[in-house]
Amino acid sequence: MLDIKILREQPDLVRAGIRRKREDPSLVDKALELDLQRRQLLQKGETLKSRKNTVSAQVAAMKAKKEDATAVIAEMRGVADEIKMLDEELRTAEEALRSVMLQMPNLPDPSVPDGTGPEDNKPIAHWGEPPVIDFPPKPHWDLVKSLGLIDFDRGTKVTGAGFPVYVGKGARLERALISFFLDEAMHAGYTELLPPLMVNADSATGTGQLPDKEGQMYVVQSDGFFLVPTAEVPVTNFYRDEILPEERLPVRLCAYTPCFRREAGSYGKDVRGLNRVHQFNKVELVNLVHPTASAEALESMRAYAESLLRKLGLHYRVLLMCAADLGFTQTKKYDLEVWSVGQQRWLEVSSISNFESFQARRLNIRYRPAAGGKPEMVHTLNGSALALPRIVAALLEHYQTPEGKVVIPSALHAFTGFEVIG
RNA sequence: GGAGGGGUGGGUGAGUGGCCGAAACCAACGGUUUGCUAAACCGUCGUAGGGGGUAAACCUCUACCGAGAGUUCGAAUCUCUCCCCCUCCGCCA
Repeated sequence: MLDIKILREQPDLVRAGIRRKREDPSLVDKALELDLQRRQLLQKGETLKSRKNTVSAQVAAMKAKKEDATAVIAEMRGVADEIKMLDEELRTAEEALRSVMLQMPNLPDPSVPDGTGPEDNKPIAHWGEPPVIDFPPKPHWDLVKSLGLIDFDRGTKVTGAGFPVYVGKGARLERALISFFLDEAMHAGYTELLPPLMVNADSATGTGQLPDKEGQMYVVQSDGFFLVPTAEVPVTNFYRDEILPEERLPVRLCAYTPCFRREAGSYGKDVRGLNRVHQFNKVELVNLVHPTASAEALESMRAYAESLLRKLGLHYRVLLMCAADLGFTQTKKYDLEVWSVGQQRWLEVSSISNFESFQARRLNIRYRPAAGGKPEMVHTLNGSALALPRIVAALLEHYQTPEGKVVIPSALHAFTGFEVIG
C-alpha cells in the first residue's frame, strides 16, 4: 500500500508510476476524492464527540455537587445515535478508500526500464557457458524417469497432477540442495526460520496474496487458513505489527518451505516435468532494512543468489525486469534464469525484489530511529535462494553423460553422499 | 472436545460506571550531584488519525485497556459474541 500522503503531495508522480506499470492512473483521483470525503466526515464526527465528552464531564461535575442534571442528560440523548451514524458513514468511506489503496500498485524505481511485457526485460549479466555436449541431450523428464529419481505418475495417483514424488537419490538430491542452500545462507549471515506452512488471512493480506491472488492459494476451508505459496508469507509476517529498534536492522531471515501453488489458468504450456508444479521446495530470503539501505540490499541479495548458481556451475543470466513486468508490490526486481540444455531455454529459478515500504505499510512493520522520534516504515525485500525444481532440472540436464548418468557438482558432495547418479 | 482462570502502555501490575490515556514500580532517555563507577534526586517517557502553525518546535481535538457488537448522558470497568493465553480432564503424533 502506498502512503496516502504521497498521493496528496505528489499525485502526478504517482500517476506516472502507475502508468509505467500499465495500470489505471485514475485510481489516484478516486483515492484523493475518498480521502477528502473521509476527512470531512471525520471532522464532523469528532466535533460531535468532543461535545459529548464535554457534556459528560459536566454531568459528572453536577452529580458530584448533587445538582440536578436531567436537563443536560435529556439534551444529549440522541447525540450518541447521531455519532453512531456518522461513524458508520466514516467507516464506509474508509473502507472504500482502503479498497482503492489496496488496488493501487507500488511505483517502479526510476532505474527500472520502461516496457510493455516480458520481451522488454533487460538481460544485464551472463555467467558461464552452456555445457559442451556432443550427444543429443535429454530433457530432465526423461532423465528422472530412466534414473528413477522422480515419480510423477504415482504422485498423480496419490494427490494429483503436479505433485511429484522424489524417490531414492532423487529425494536425497532434493534434501542435499535444501541443506546446501540453508547452510550457505547461514554463512552469509542469515537467521534460519522453520515457519508454519499454513497462514491466516491477515498474513496473506499483509504480503499481498489477498485479496487479489486468492485463487493462487490452496485454502483450508474449515479453519480459514491458506497453504503458503512461498516462505515469503510466513517469514515476512514474522514481525507484523511490530516496532523494531533501529539497531536491530537489517533483519536477515531465511527459510526453507514447500510452496503450494494452484497455478490456476496456466495449464497447457510449460508444465512438463519440473517446469511448473503445484508443490515444490524453495529456500527464501527476507530482508527488513533501513529505508536508505534497500537499494544496496537488493544488489547484495542478487549477488548472493548468483553465488549459489556459480557454486553449482550452472550457466545463468540476470534480467532486470521492465516496469510492466514488475509485480504489483514491487519497485524493482531481478530474475535469475538458468540454462536448460535439454529444453534449450532459460528457466527462472530466482526472483529478487525490493518492495520498499509498500509491504511494510500493509504489514505495519516499523523501526524506531535510534536518534529518537516517530517510528518509520522499514523496507522489505525478498528473494529465492533458490527454488529447487528448475535447479534440479537444469542440473540434471547440464551434468548428464552420454551413458545417461548424471555427475553431481562437487559443492553438493558433502550433502548428497554420492558423486554420480546412475 | 469438556471444566475453570485470564488478556491493561517496552515489562511487571493497580484500577468494578464519570475527575482514567490510565496509579505504582522496572526498563529506557535527558539532566543534577559525583574524582571514576555506583547510588540518589529531578524531568521526559505509547500509537494512530484530524485541525491549527511557513516548517521543525509546539498547540488542540479524536480514537485506542485482545477484537466486534450492546446498555448508558457517560464504559478499561456492566452485557453478548468471537479470538488468544494459562491450568486441569479427555484424545493424540
